This record gives sequence, C-alpha cells and structure tokens, in this order.
Amino acid sequence: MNRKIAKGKIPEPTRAELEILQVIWQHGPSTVRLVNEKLNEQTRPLQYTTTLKLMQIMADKGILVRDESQVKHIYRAAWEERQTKSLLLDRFVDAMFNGSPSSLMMQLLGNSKTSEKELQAIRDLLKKFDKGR
Amino acid sequence: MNRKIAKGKIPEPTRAELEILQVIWQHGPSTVRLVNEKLNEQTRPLQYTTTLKLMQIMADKGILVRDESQVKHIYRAAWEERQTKSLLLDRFVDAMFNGSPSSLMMQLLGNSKTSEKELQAIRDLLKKFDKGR
DNA sequence: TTGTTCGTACGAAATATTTCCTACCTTTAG
DNA sequence: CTAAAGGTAGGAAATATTTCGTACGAACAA
Repeated sequence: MNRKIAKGKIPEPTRAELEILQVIWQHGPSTVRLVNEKLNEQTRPLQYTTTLKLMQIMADKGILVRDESQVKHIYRAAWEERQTKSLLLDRFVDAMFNGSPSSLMMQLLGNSKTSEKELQAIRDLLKKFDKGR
Repeated sequence: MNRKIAKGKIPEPTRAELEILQVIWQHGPSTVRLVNEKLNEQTRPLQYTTTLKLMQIMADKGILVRDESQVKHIYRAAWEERQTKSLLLDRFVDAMFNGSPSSLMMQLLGNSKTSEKELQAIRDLLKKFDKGR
C-alpha cells in the first residue's frame, strides 16, 4: 500500500497524462466524468474507466491530488501549471536545442505555423519585458 | 518481412530514440560503435547491443537510413534535422501551449534558466528577422 | 423496496519501449 | 592457419504505458 511519492520533484508526465493535465489546467479541479467527457470531445475516444485508471495512477505518482471527501472524487493538479510547463519546456529545450532558447526561437521564426499575429505578440512581449527591467 | 514504413510522415521518436538522433545530428552519419560511445560519454551507460537494436528499430521505422555497403553499417537521419525539430516543436507547442508560440515565449522569458545572453540573442534574431521581410 | 444509474477499486490484457544475451559471421593480429 | 576482436541478427526478458472488463457499493427514481 506504500506509494513512492517523489516529494518535491515533479514527475515526468506520459503522453496520456499530459492530455489529462491539459483538461485540468483548462477547467480547474475536476471529476473523472468531466475529464473523460472533455477528452472524448476534444481529443479521442476513451472509456470512462480508462480515464479513471489514468487519473488514479497520476494521483499515485503525485501528479494529481485527490479530494475523496465527496462521493465524486475531485482531482486537481498537484503542481502549479506555470511550474510544470516551465520544467517541461526546459527539458524540451535541453533535449532538442542543446539548452539554447534562442535556437528554439530561430526554429519558431522559420516555422510557417507561426502566424503574423503570433509574431507581433512575441515582439510586444519582448518590448514589454525589456521595459520592465 | 514487410515493414510499415510511413512514407512521407516523420514518425514520433521515443525518448531513447531522440538521444540517438542527438548524436547523429551532432556527428553526422555514424556507426553504431560511435553512437554508443557518445551515449556512454554524454548521456548514460548502455550496452553496445542495446544501441544497435535501437538503431535497427529506428531504421525499420524510417527514422534512420542504413548504408549496408560496408561491413560497419552507416546510419544517417532519414529526415532533415530542421524538419524534424520543427515538427516536434509544433507538437510540443500544441500540447503544452495550446498552439500559441507567444505563450511559449512568455514562459521562456519568465524562466530563470534563460540567460541575459540568450535574451539578447533572441532580440537580435527578431530584429534581423523583421528586416528581412 | 427494488432496480437502474453512476461512482470507485482492482486486476489483467494489450502495446510499446528498453535492455541485453546468444549465435554466428568477418576481419585482423600473430 | 588460428585465435581474438569486432560486426550484425534475432529472440526474449524486463519495464512502462495504455486500455478496458468485472465487481461491487451508493444514490436515486419509481
């Protein structure tokens, strides 16, 4: 019955777990039912018990926290969205761009999927960021 | 003996496969021996045959291409580094930042790991990019 | 009360991924 | 020639991940 909860360390979410995190980040603390519905709408068909099992595992791993005080358990993210994304982004940059954010930027700029609107948003961000220091 | 080679589509590399791609991107077309040495130096201990097997699987999947004309087979990336990274970056942005590059940027700017030097590089990139259009 | 609905728990199958052992062939040093 | 070194091939074990079936209890409608 002992669980290996890696306290103080964000566990690496798997692909399926990330999908669930998406939903919870989007909707806040949720029941399994809600998450399952959103996944079926937005992502792909999944049996209810599949989603349930995944979320139970995630609670085990310490990725989610479960409130059992109600019949319908409520799950919430154990870690700040920002914190988790920051960590995953870091790992991604390390793995793919040798730890260099500007290399990533270069890739982004050369990417057709990056719209003019997004580019403007990036310029603005940078400008605002520079002013505030 | 039939292999499911998804022609025209870059297969999603697994974590271990990405490590191998790193080495090949870094050193160009390589033997298994070289890749295994680099992985042991730079990443983690791995038996030679483990690396061999992985690279064979990657060739099967169409991630690597193998030149068997020599005794020591030479493996090279089947897809352009840029192309592959661009695709993976896209998927990452979709999964983590709702498809919005500027959201990713925001995260990057708020990230302590992003040094002043990197920030300057990003500003320069953007400036150069803007001029050339 | 009674059966239907909705919930969790648990186990296990199906896949996917990672790792390494063994066999066997070729090259090379002596 | 012969032994050792260094290759590839293939199978299988060890893990990790994903998926779902079954059991069973609580809530609820009639």
